[in-house]
Amino acid sequence: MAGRDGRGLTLDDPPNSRLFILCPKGTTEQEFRDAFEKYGTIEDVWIIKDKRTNEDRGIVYIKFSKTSEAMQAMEEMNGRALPGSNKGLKVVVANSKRDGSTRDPREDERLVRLFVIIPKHFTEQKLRSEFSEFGEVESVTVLKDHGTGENKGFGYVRYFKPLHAALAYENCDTSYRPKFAEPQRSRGERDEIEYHGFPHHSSAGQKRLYEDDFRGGGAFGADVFHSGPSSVLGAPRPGPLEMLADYPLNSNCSRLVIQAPVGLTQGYLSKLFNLIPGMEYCDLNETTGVAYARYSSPQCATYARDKLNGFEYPLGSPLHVQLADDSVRQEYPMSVDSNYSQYSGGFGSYSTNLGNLSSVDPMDVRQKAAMILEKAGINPHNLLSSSSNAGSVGDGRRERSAFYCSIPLPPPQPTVQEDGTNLAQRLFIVCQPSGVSEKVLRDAFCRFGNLIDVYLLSGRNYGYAKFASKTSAMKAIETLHGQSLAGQKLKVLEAEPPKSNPAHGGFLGDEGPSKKQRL
DNA sequence: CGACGGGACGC
DNA sequence: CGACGGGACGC
Repeated sequence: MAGRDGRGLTLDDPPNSRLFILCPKGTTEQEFRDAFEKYGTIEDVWIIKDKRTNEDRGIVYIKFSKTSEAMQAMEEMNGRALPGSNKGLKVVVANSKRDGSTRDPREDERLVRLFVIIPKHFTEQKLRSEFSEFGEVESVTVLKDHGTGENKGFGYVRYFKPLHAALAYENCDTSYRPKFAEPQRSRGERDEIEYHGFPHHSSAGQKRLYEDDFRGGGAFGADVFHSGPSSVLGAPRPGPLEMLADYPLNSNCSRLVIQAPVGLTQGYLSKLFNLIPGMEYCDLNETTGVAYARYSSPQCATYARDKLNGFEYPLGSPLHVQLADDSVRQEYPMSVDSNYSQYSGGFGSYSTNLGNLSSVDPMDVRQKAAMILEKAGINPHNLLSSSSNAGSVGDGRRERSAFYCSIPLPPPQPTVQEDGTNLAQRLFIVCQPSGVSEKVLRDAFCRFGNLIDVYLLSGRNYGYAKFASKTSAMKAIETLHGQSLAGQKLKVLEAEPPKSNPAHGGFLGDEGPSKKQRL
């Protein structure tokens, strides 16, 4: 495997496995081997000499078979002298041959940060805990859609030490497809999302949760938009208009039309939309579920739409939020909104802790929205128009029932991580007529146990579920086939083997033909 | 102190 | 009918 490409392209395979070492002239290959072999398998020692004079230039390349071996050697030998010498070595990762001798100031960046593919339901907290087994994680980032806050399916993990990144690279589950991340291009590099541990979810209480809107911790007090100009930093705090002034805009509409699940009340809907700065009113017809909201600027309104459109509470009951057509004029006197003012007093401190847009986690609004509704004790059963299932799970006191499904389902079970060998059965899923959110799918399919992943192809009404247990998969078929989820008719069949089988052509990955490819 | 060689399966 | 996803960081 190692020597497949004779012409110099194997030098950096695996990545960062070759060291560039400045050393005293005259050091012999054996001396290098003696000093470095304890870190792993040395594939090559190459002492550089001047082509013409054959003079030793005090440079040696040492190629290890594994990244982690090279990292450990670098860590321990950099600055150390070889026996019989008093001169410390300089040991760094060698550049690739074509990059030559250019010294990159962000060199370390390449050694500690991994780019990984992750399940769509992963949180930063989950990603961090998954990768902590290889060493102390400095920070993690999960990329999210700017509009919806949906996890885009990949992220970054940054370690403090190159060795730990290498161990993760080599040993993490293959489904992460780890790569050493390219350094971020421009200087704005500290943008990485610091996730400051997991502490205050359990005990610190609701208030604390809401106050911690900011990545940097709750440095800003609550009520940014309601409490006027002074901040903890003493600088005047911009109002919502200034803060959202740069939000992408292609409309001058400040008003939203909302279709809410029937059963959601005026008060809670107001609280949801008051999470976005600049809300002036939010007025719901509780009979039809249609609401209108107005914001102080088109930017605010657009931002609110992007954050809350598609928000599902309960699962399978998304809010539909659009910019209202302002050519149709309507009167919404502020005074009508007496319900809102009543609630906004109580919840004002939770709202709108947006500092500047670039530091806001797009997920925050939705997380807080979910918390508001859950904390409010809104019972999903009461929100369902087709509630054939309501109350039928008599034991469902603590367990979340699958209220969105046409029949009762067993309680949710944890999903499992795919490891390249545990895929036991794939299912083919069709949702008619249109489709259903992945959240709903996951909530339904996980209930049979051993679910690895479930998804619909983008823009399609069909997709796949992967199980690590055939029994679990068969139970899913038996139970769900012919039922409906959130009003969508479901077909669930055993999947045919994938059509595109990369059994020929390019290089196969490091795992070779696997069970996965046969399923 | 700072950047790139040598070898050459055997079906 | 309905058959195989997605991959680079708010400049």
